[in-house]
Amino acid sequence: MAHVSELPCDGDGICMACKKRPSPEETLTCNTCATPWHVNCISSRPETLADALQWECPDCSQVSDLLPPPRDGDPVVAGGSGGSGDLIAAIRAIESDRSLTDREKAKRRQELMCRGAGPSDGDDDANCKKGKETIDGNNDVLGIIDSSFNCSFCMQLPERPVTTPCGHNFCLKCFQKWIGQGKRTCANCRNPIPAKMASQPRINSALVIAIRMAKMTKSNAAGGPARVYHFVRNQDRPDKAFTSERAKKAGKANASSGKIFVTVPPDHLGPILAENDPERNQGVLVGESWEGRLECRQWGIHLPPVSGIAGQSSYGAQSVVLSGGYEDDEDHGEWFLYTGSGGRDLSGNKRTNKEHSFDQKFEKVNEALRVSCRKGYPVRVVRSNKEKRSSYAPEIGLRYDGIYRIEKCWRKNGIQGYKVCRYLFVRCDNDPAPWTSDDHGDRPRPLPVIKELKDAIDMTERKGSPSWDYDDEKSCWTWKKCPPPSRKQVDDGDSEDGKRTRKPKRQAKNMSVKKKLLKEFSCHICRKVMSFPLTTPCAHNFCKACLEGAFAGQCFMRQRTCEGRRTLRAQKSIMKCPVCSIDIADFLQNPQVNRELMELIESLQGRIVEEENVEELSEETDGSHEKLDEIADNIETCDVHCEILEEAKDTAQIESEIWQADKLKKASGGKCTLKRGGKKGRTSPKQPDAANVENGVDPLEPEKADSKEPEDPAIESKVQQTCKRKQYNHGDGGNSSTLDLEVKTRSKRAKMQVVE
DNA sequence: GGGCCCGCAGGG
DNA sequence: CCCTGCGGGCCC
Repeated sequence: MAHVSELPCDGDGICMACKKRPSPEETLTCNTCATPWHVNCISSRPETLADALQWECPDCSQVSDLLPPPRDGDPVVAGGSGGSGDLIAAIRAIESDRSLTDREKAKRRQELMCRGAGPSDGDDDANCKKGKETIDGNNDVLGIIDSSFNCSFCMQLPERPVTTPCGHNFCLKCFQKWIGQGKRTCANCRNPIPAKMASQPRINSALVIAIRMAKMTKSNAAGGPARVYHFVRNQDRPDKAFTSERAKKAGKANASSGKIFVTVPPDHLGPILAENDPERNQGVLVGESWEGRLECRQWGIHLPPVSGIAGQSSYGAQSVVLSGGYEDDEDHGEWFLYTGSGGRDLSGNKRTNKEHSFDQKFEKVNEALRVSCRKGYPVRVVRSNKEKRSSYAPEIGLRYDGIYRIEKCWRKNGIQGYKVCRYLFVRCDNDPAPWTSDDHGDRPRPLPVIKELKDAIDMTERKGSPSWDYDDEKSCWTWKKCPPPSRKQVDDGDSEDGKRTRKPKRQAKNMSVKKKLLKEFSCHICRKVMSFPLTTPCAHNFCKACLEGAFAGQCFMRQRTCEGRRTLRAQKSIMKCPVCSIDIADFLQNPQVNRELMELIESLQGRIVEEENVEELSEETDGSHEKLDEIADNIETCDVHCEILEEAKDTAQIESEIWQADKLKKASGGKCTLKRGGKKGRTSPKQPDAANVENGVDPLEPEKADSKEPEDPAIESKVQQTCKRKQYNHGDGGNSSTLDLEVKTRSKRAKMQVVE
């Protein structure tokens, strides 16, 4: 990703990086996209003249870097979502090949799109397209795509394109109309259309992206880098799901989840933004796809490994997956009808069951969806390839399709005769859907006409304005009302007994200061800056407490018997690296803190604090407590901030204030802050929570202790002291850190005893 | 391809 | 602590 920040020359030949106009000798032209680049401003320069002639710009090389190599046994289908970037690059390559005539180019492109998808009518087809191409004859990619890939019915660029096995493209609607007329041959070449294609046409996502790319290339005539990587699969994940000792089956059938990469709490509503993505700093983008549910979970988009709905009945729903699990579902892309969960007999150790045997009710996750409907909360939507009836489902894996809102919900008699909960989801995302070639996101649209509403019972419609709505001034979808305060911590890493800590925590309001530290020195378990770092033989880093906690004690897990009762059985400790699953049992016998790493982290933290301190004080003439408090917040872990706030009586009000303050701060470019009302300190100091300490998340525990002081002057002086002292270096015998270490050890022992 | 099985995660 | 669940491997 080193190339992301590199920029080419603009349409006037000015380098967008250094703003100078490079001479022809200093200009390097990309072999794929023909974009000029200033040779002095690129990081990887070709060494020889031959290299220079074959040189690929960062944008083009990134496309191929980011895309996964084709897997063995994968059919090469034009619609395969995996190869879309390759396709674009290939189209560009054909386009830039000056040795080819227009007709030869057309033929190659056609071959490219039909590759592996059945017999092609080759020359006939080229002949058929030839007329159009000579007319357009222009050299931009849009021109090429326009002439080669038009829908044969409407003669326009196909909207929601579907591609027949004979390699012809049509709009989904045109194709469905044709099929609806009873036709079973290609409207273009009269080759037969397979029954499966006729009944279940799938949108050719590769072509969608190619068209959108082409449009971007055209609109970016100035040479700006195209945002290809927006639509690629997230493939360079450093961490994977792992099979525990307990699981009998290999693979992901009964696997444990790998780490969560994003820093949002599990009940986070709405999109996952760049600020919560320390791995890549880009957020989770519409169109990203994953192999399975566990990978999807790791990017925070949809957490439950089996359930299709993530939500809490007293809070709202975070996300849903369309997997075709309920036959009443109806998918129209920008809107769909979703069926609630339940109504099925899961006795006998089943996880799913196609047959309904009782009515669904608005309870549990069904109620969570209804809450989101009433409030107008954003719901993340994932489509799975398991949904066989929808044209909008991906060919493989799962794909994040963006934010939807539930406009109405009701109950109806389902296909199987039992009542089911129904939800009308309508898309409202700032990015275009993966099937549209639009270059903009959704605009508010009228609700579709739903036939089944006439028989609906228990109808719920939103009263009042939605929390997530379109802002006309900013021309985007955004929170128009304060989102509900999260009731969970950002990362509830496992505590020692393998059970999850339930202490409600909230996300830090400002992660930016710690971003670099987090990126470089975060623990793979708690995902926070490491305290007492351990480096495993496989070179992965963890907080000492986190790693030891992950392996301590025995865990008794319940298992369902065939009769539906539970039995208890012991879980062996898992002695594998949580990141790479290499056996680290020996290392765990006597793990040693990585001193060098610890000192590095500490010095970096100290520097950040000092810089921040100077900067903030110079900006703020009165040097108010709020400022110092904020500095402390920034260097503390999220937990502390949450605890302080939770002490306050009116959490909702504080949430609202923080939200407004953040908004204000953002709007004013970080210069302006809103003073928080209510109590900031704890009224009565509490003992640190054992599980919390065990999580070992906090290299800055002295600050944590300090910040619990009730009086503001105390906070001020102590924070200042803290900033200068870097007292958490327990090597220098600082009292506070010694104390913390003792507390840690003590509570750890206590915990171990409890477990035993 | 259908059915069985079952570890995991999380709601309540 | 019990219950639920739009997964996924494997056997037939």
